[in-house]
Amino acid sequence: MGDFDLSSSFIPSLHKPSSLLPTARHRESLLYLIETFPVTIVVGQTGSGKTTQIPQYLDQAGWCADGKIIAVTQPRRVAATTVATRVAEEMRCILGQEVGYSIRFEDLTSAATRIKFLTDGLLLREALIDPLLSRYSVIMVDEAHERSLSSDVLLGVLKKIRKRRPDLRVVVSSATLQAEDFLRFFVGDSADHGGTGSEIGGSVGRIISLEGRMYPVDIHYLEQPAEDYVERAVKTVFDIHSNEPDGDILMFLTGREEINTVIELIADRAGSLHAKAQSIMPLPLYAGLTTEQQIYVFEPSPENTRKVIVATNIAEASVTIDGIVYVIDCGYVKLRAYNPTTGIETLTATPVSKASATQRAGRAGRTKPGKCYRLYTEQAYTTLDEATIPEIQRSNLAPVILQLKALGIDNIARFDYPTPPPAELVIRALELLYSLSALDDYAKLTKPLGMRMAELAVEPMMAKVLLSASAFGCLSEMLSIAAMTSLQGAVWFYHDGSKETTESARRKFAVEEGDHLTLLNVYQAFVTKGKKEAKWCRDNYLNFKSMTRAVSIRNQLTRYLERFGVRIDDLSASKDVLRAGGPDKAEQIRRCLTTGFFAHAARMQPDGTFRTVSGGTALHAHPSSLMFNRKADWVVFHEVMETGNKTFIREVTKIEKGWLVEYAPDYYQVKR
DNA sequence: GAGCACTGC
Repeated sequence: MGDFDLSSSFIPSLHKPSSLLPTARHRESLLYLIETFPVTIVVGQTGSGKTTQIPQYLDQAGWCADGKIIAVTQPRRVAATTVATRVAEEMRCILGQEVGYSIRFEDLTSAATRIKFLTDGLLLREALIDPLLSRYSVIMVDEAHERSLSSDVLLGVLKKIRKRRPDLRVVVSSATLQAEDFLRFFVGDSADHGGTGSEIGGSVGRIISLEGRMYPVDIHYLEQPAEDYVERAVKTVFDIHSNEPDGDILMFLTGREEINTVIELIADRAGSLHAKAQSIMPLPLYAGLTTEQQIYVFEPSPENTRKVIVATNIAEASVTIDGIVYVIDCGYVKLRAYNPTTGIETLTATPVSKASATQRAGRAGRTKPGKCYRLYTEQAYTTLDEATIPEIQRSNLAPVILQLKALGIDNIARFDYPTPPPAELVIRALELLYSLSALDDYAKLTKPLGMRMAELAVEPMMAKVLLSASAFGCLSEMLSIAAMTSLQGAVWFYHDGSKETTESARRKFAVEEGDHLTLLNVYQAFVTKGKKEAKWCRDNYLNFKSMTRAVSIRNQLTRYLERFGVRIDDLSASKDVLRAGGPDKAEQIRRCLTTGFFAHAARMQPDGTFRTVSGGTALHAHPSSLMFNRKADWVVFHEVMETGNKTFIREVTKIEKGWLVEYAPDYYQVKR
């Protein structure tokens, strides 16, 4: 490894008896701070035990008296369930009793629950029913440094609630870098500013640091920039393999295509390894794989074999793999961003932030001292941003604004976010919500339409469609379509080398009018012919986990609509649902889609690409779409996304031009 | 003729 420049940094380890965890030494100070100040920022590295221990200390200290609950939010569903299980074990109680969790589709809590783990998105939903979150004495927002859309909004809402609930205690867990920012956020412009000067927190809050437990990780940089990091990554694998002791390798790349390339290259070159040498086993890991395809990375390496896990950013925080000693970091990540001028989302490979690079390196030091090879120079490292731009500054904010309005926060411009989004994003969101009639001329939430749209767990355009559907007599169908589009493309799975079979499997479900009706067909087949079985899915190249999820989503949406008093027409008895309601059922569905997706209308050009009414860039039907190689005139689409140099539309359905003016007269008069 | 990083309600 001669061409790597060696410098070191120490990143602290995991799974120790709880009495030995660093948090235990800080128990009294933690409890004192939380008792004394409304806001406590906890800087706790991996292995500090903050997530599992702090709620137990709080419970023991009496924060659950009078039936109050301690809430701990997590950014991901798995985190909420696994941490709750662990704490229930430590407290020797049955999960769902004193300790429980609540995530979408699963509520394992009871009247006895004192400590509740939940996703941050779900706690925000609870605020719709209980605006002051009055059931909770303490709310701990874990992993706030990840800056997810919902944790940022939650922090803003908690800051507001705090003013009306002096008894509420907020605990924010953060990485070092952002701790002061979070504290300043809670202090800023606050009624009880005050304080003694030197402390930023004043009377509002304090920061407490808990050391983590990890092994040191040596960081190695390239001396010269790599011309091709894919090639360089493969070389590094073999350098490690021939020169370094046992231990598995985790490699960070940006996406599926790159991962497959690297896996092939490693497999090719592994053939020329010494016959007696330890063998090498490359394994892919990215979200698009099915559960069965993912489990291999978690199994211990076979005898005399070194695993090389080639992963996307999924391995940075969402998924933890034991036995990793070496990390190879390409220095890039694919990030989504929303352009408020064009309304187009981009997905682009971007240099990682320093915080991200540190997190990736830390994956090497969980079980013993490790090494991290960065495929860039130390000079390049110094130019990286400190932290990734928060989602709230690069997302379509229509769902966020709708949610805030539903929480009674009318003055969107003055809402206090941890970092405010650009005004253009807010304006674009307000315009869209107005065009969908979710907001009135005074930007007030309309009732019941806007309020119901906020309550439905689908994006505003689809929410509008669902709420129009019974008038078109296609509510049952639209519920299935909404559930299927919520899967965001994860309907089919892709198997290398079997493209043709995948295509022919898909063709079986194809419906001339477009992708939405095709998705409906798939859903119907899964619940009838397929009997909701995994085997049927495999035979048809469908992702079983996704299909099961679609059933749950559909059930949940159905319950919401029933609560709104909308009658669900039952068509479950008919075999051919599309034609069951008469020959124009498909047309009703397409008309209904237009009532929500009129702003996503486009017309096919002679060259086969699409243009919106306002012109703009050429839109290509995504290769996964039925419209990829078919003729069409006017269409509506679910989503538009730019990847590489092309802009793709996904989930495309044929409509009539006249419907646009019929269902969105204001929108289309202005445009022409 | 060619493909979606990752979460969440």
